[in-house]
Order: sequence, then structure tokens, then C-alpha cells
Amino acid sequence: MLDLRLIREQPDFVKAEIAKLGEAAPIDEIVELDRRRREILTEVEQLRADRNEGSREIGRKPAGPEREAQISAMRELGDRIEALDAELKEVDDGLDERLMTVPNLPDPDVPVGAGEDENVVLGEFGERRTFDFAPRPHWELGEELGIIDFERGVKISGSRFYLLRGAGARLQRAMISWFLDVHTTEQGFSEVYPPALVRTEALVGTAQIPKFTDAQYKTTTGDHWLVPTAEVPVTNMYAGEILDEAALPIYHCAYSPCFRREQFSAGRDVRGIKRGHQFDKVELVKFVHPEQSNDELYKLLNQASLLLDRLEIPYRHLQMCTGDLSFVAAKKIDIEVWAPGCDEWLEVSSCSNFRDFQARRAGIRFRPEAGGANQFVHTLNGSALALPRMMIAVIENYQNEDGSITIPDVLRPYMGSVERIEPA
RNA sequence: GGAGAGGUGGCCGAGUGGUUUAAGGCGGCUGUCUUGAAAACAGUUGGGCGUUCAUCGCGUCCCGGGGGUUCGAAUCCCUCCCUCUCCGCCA
Repeated sequence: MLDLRLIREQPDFVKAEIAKLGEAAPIDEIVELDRRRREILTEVEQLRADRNEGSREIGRKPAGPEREAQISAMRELGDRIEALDAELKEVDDGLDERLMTVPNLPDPDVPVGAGEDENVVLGEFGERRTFDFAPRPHWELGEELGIIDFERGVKISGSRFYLLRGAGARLQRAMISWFLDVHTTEQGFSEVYPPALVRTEALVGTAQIPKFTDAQYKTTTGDHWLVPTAEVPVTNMYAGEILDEAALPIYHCAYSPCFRREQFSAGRDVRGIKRGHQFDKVELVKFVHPEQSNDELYKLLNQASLLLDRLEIPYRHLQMCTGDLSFVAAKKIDIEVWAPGCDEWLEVSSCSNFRDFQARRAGIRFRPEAGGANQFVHTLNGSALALPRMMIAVIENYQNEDGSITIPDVLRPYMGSVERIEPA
């Protein structure tokens, strides 16, 4: 959510920034509703002050005609307040509804562009392996090795579901453990195991609702939604709280399954485990002082990337242009790994600075040590990393000509010292 | 799932319709005293919104959330959420 004061004072600036995103937002309506809201508020609060005073007098008066007259005068006042309140509620609801649909504004240094073609590669890291045979896609290798079972996944749960089996299941688990261990022991992240079911309120806080309600799974038994990412429960840990400035920055990492109802375009990304309704992810979430958020974004990017350095998997950093920014991000940089079998770059992380956009919705503030008004924190998050695509990257980059897969050195301690996955 | 008891400021806790504009205590902050500290004493104490260039000030709202009754609600009513106790069920 944007600061209403910013929209009120600089509507033209806000409109121009949103135009860069290729989006539209009802800024004029918001300005008018805000004006009307304050107008009503001034009037109704004055009436309320009058009634408070009048009612106090009644309490002090003895029974009698004078008291009765005062009561009926106050009753009349009350009717006017009630009418104005109703109007105020309507204006308030309309204002909230519209504010919730306004996207975050891009940082000044985000390249302006119409769409994904204008994203900017910031750097490419690691050596792409040269194969002396034709590298094969993970769906072939995984099936042959018996570590990915597509058929049975579909039988149980429908299209886009699969099972990992044996060494495949263990490889994913090894990565999850190793990722978390690096974050917690070296990078200062505090591990969290969050709920996978959350209330509507939480999804509103991180801005999946109302804009992306259709992409969420809802339970039928109560106010519970399946989390699309650990970002939701972890960011909402501090919802409605006022933190001490000294507590910042707060770093959390969390492993969780993620559930997304998105409508996949038929015929696209159908093969393999690249895109599904359920996947695992280790997520990094930061709560930082506003002045630090830009630096923290690059730090976050490096904290996620160092996993790939150590896995010796080639990757690149891709900065989103304005036209490809998400609804919530002020700045977003993706990490993509090279998958030689699929012959494409795969997004394994999106590192985003949301500035105060989520904090404002969720009500996450801090008390400045120097005094003055409480401020909203800045929130950031990024995957480190998304598991299915990391499975693809390991399988395809570490494949051997005979169809076996060498286990990367850093993962071997987590694999019971197994060095290779071979056909059973 | 059944029965019962509760939810008041950073914390404890009083308050069942009108000087409670939330008593009192603890903690925090500021001051006096002190070389310094402790103790004592005095003062102070949260959040949102509006008004204001801004501070101050003023107003309004907030006693778990939402709604209602009333001239007036922490207090009465409805509803939802949460906590605790006992029973039942259960990885």
C-alpha cells in the first residue's frame, strides 16, 4: 500500500510512476475520496465533541423537563452523526478498496521498459560446462534413474504433480538442509518453521490478496489459505508490532512447501518439474531500517548466490525493468541458473525490496531511537533457493554420459557420502 | 468436538450505564538530592486519524475484532477470534 499522503500531495508523480509499470490505478478517484473523507471527518468529529459534552451535562442534571429537553436534543444530534457515519464508512470502504489495487512504485534506478524483453542482465557467474556428449533434460534422466515418478504423481494428484523417490527425494532434502545450515551458521539468519495455512489477513499483509486471490488455494472449512510462499507467514510474524530500532535488521530463513493455483498455459513448461502446483522452497526474509533497504537487497542477492557458487552451477542476475516488476516490489533482481538439458535459464530466486509497501499493509513499524514518530520498516525477501529448479540444475549440470549424476561436493555430507546417483 | 472460565495501557490489576476525561502498583523516562550510584521524593508515560507549513495545542477514535441498544457503553445485547481448565478424539 502506498502512503495516502504521497498520493494526496503528488498525484501526478504517482500516476507517472505507475505508467512506467504499464499499469493504471484510480488515482483521481482516490484523491477525491480522500478529500471527501476528511471533509466528513471534520464535520462528524465536531458533532461528536458536541454530543460528548452534552451527554456529560445530562449526567449531572437532576431529572426534570430541562433534562428531558437536553436528551432529545442529543438524540437529534445522534441521528445526524449516524447519517454522516454511514456516509463516511462508504467513502472509507471505497478508498481502501482502491488503495489496495495500487501497485508499488519503482525505485528511481530501475530501468524503464515495457516487458521481460527489456530486463537487464547484471552479470553472469560461473563457467558453463562443456559436454562431450549431448546433455539430456532432467525428465529423461530422472525417470531413468527412478528418482522422479511422473506417472504416479499424476495418478494421485493430477497433472503437474510428481513424486521424488529414493536418492531424488534425499537430494532435495539434502539441499534444503544445506541451504538452511549456510544461512543460519554463516549469514546470521534465524530459522523459522512457519504454518503452511494462514488467515486472509496474512495474505492481505503481504499483498497476495486482493490482487492475486485467484492464485491461492483456500480451504473449505474455515478462514485458511495454503501459503504460496513462506514469505507470507514469516513477514506477518511482526504484523501489528512496533519493534525497537535496535532490533533491526531482522533476518529470518524458512523452509516451507508452497502451493499455487495459477492457471498454467497449456503446452508451456509441461515437461519435467519446472512448474507445478506444489513446490518446496527455502526463503530469506529481512526487516530493515528504511535507509538500509537498498544495500540489503544486494546483500540478499549475494547471500542467495553464494549457494550457487559453492554448488558450482552457472547463474546470472537479471534485473527486472519497470514493465516486469511485480505488484509489490520497488526493485527486483532474479537469479537464474543454467540448465543445459532444457537448454534454458531457470529462475530459482527473486530478490525483492518492497520498501514500506508490505509493512504499511501489515502494520510493521519501529520506534526510532532518536525519538519522533514511529516509522514503517522496509521488508525484503528472496528465495535461497527454490527446490524443483535446483533439482533440475543439479541433475542436468552434473549428469554423466552413462545417465548417472555426480553429487556436488558440498552436498555429499548430507547424502550419506554418496558420490553418484546411478540407475538402480 | 462437548462443558465451563476468561481477554482492560510495556507488565500486573481495579472498574456491571454518567466528574473513569481508565483507580492503584510495577517498569520506563525526566528532574531534585548525591563525587557517582542506590534509596527517597516530584513529574511524566501508548496507538491511529483529523486540523496545522511544522512544533505546540485542540478534536476524535481505540478496554480482543466487528456490529447493535442508549442522550451517554470498558460496563448491556449479538457475532467472530483468541487464551485457560476439564472431558472426548488424535499424528
